[in-house]
Amino acid sequence: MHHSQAKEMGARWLESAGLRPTKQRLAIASLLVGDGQHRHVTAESLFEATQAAGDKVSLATVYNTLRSFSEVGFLREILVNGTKGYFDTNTTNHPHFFWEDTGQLQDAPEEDLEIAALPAAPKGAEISKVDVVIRLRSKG
Amino acid sequence: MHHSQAKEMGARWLESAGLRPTKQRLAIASLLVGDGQHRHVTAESLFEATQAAGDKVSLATVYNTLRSFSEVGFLREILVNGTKGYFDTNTTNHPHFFWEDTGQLQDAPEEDLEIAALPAAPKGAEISKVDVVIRLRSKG
DNA sequence: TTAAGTGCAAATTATTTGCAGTAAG
DNA sequence: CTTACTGCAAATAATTTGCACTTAA
Repeated sequence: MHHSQAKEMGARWLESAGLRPTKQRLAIASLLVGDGQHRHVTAESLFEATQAAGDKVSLATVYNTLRSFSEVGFLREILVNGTKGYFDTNTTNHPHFFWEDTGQLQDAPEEDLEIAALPAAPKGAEISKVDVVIRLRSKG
Repeated sequence: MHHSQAKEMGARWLESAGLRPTKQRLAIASLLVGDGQHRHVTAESLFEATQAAGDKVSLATVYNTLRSFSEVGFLREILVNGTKGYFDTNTTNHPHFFWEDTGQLQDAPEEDLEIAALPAAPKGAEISKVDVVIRLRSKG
């Protein structure tokens, strides 16, 4: 079900989201979900990946694309540190590990998190999402 | 137990943390915990508060002070949006509501959150803290 | 052929830093 | 006296934006 994203994620997928399947977007999309794996990227890391792949995409377009993809629900922004924006190809509510020293972000095993009770949204509001970030520091 | 902070939070408290009790820090400390209430502030909102109170504190010093206070464990930084840093006078692990439209941050009732199971830290690491942010969007 | 997308460079926003002056121990 | 702190202004970092050019429909 999530694997299908990798296949859908071509011209067709982009069109269905109202986005033109440009060369740049297709290149980025393939880097993000080309192999069906989930990824955590920053604008900078993704930009470097495009360069390593030999794709010509400007940093500005990487930023624009990350934003567009997030707006149409293809990516989810994770807020772990005030300075850099991280984006996750897994858009479901799931916990993250964040290594405070290296700045690395990774999924935490979702099945090990059990929220037995959650504060209800105040009236007039609804929950848009719940972020659980487990911050780690190296031991020893 | 938390109320006592307000009283402690004077020259004595600052000294015990290795910080000189300067006029600026005392002014900021009193704005933060002067009445024993917990607060969520940004550098900007705190700076405005000092001005409203008639205290002469520069914005740079507000930033420096927020950082020092966080380092000695008097404040806790909460990461809710990529652009602005929020600081909480309540330094315990507790959930937050974040209003996506207004950017307001507030405590969620801690007793309504029950984490029955939490992913264990990978080996070589230990959990420094767990952030739970419940993002809200206005309904209607 | 026209509306959307790209890319550069300049602008913005939040924050940090260098350093000369000021104040606390 | 000596070292930490303050405040300005300049520097930095991440991201956004204006606008001329290009590309997809």
